[in-house]
Amino acid sequence: MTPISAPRGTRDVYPPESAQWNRLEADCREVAQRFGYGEIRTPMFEATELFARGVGETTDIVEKEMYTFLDKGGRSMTLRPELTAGVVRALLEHKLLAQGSQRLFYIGPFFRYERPQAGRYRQANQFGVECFGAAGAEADLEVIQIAALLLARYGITDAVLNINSVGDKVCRPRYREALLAHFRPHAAALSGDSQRRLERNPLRILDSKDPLDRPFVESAPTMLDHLCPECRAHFAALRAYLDALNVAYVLNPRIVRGLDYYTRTVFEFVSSVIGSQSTVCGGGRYDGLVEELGGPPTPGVGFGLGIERFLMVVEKLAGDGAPPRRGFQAIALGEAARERLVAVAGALREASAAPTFADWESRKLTAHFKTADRNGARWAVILGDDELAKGEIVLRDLIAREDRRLPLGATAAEVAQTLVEATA
RNA sequence: GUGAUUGUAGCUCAGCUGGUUAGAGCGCCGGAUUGUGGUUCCGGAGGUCGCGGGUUCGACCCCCGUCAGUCACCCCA
Repeated sequence: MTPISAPRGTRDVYPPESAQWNRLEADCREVAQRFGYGEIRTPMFEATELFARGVGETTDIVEKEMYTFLDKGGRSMTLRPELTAGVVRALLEHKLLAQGSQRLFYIGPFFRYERPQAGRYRQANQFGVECFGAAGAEADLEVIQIAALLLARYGITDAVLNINSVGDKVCRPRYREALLAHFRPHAAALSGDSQRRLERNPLRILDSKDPLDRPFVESAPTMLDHLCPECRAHFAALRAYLDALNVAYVLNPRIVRGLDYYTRTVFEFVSSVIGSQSTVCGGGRYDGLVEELGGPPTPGVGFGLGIERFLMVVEKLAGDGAPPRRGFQAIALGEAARERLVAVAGALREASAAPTFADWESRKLTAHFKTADRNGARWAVILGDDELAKGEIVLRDLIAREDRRLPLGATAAEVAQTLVEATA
């Protein structure tokens, strides 16, 4: 019988890698709360209609990447392909916007049916923030700074912030017309992909990598030249704020995000070290989204940061420094000692936050030390017949390579207390 | 979804134009050191050669299919 393997495009995370995940998730929460953001958890699946309306009917995500199924009641459900739509749905369902602006963050998986490659999975995880009810560029700055802080904390200096403005309801349609006017005369010369994009979403032609398109893309009008006065002012304000905070960025008039709901500011943090799936964090402003989903007109801005990609960058950049040694390795030599030490180890685990490792198999001392090294233990707690006879327990400093003999107290709790104090 | 490429021990890989018991390094277990570790030396365990068919006297090697990884496109986190 062939063993069952994880579905295509999914992966398992287990020690020691899972420790990196724990750390990153803790840091995401810590940074988000510095900005006054609270966590929101929404369902992993939602009514299909939510994504069709929220993300956009003609986006690739909705057209071909969703995990959609009928539940037993015949309702069409979809594994969430992104998290923003669900957050907005929850906001409206619980009328949270009636209480004023909302600052929320989330961490969790999302699902897209795509051909996997490095940095692209069918189930991936995202940390994201959403700020609702703040129309000004201050909010754009705020969410960008959250991402920037997180990248800086991990020494990811290689990721560069790209920003652009895609305009709003009034100037984007006009720009679209200008683009059509520019590309249409050359339609026959464009790449096959771009010919298709021409009528559906001409903005997409801008980030085509096909050399056939290059000359026409380079001479194309840019969105920035077509912004209405309000959008222009908003973008200028954001740039001034970024400068004031010393956040480095490059103006990239060709970034076009794949979701329909973006307005005005769009941005991406792009790393050069993880291959072609290079966007570590992407986001922007979505002033029309809440209304689109049946809520009151409400501005919003946020981003999603790919946990897997972030960790890939960290690994590429950092390499692996040995983590500091911590905790105890309990080593029993002989049956009587083991019985006594099992209780001591239990008490140690109640008394100390540091880990207590133990291998209760009968092995030679040498083998136990090798295990201690592998576990990264800081101290070895050794109990054998000799110690038992003398009423002592050995505490070995695994860095200094020195033994200390401590009195073996009457109760396990007492021994644990002695050990904790001796290693404080 | 398109194109290319890879799949041999827990990990990284070798295996000559198909030839008989499939190898190495690292890791793991044990011993040298009958109670003192990260080095060294010695020994051992561990493999449906991704899976399924086919060709052949004979297949890890050739052919077909399938699954999975990787790279690029598409797209995006």
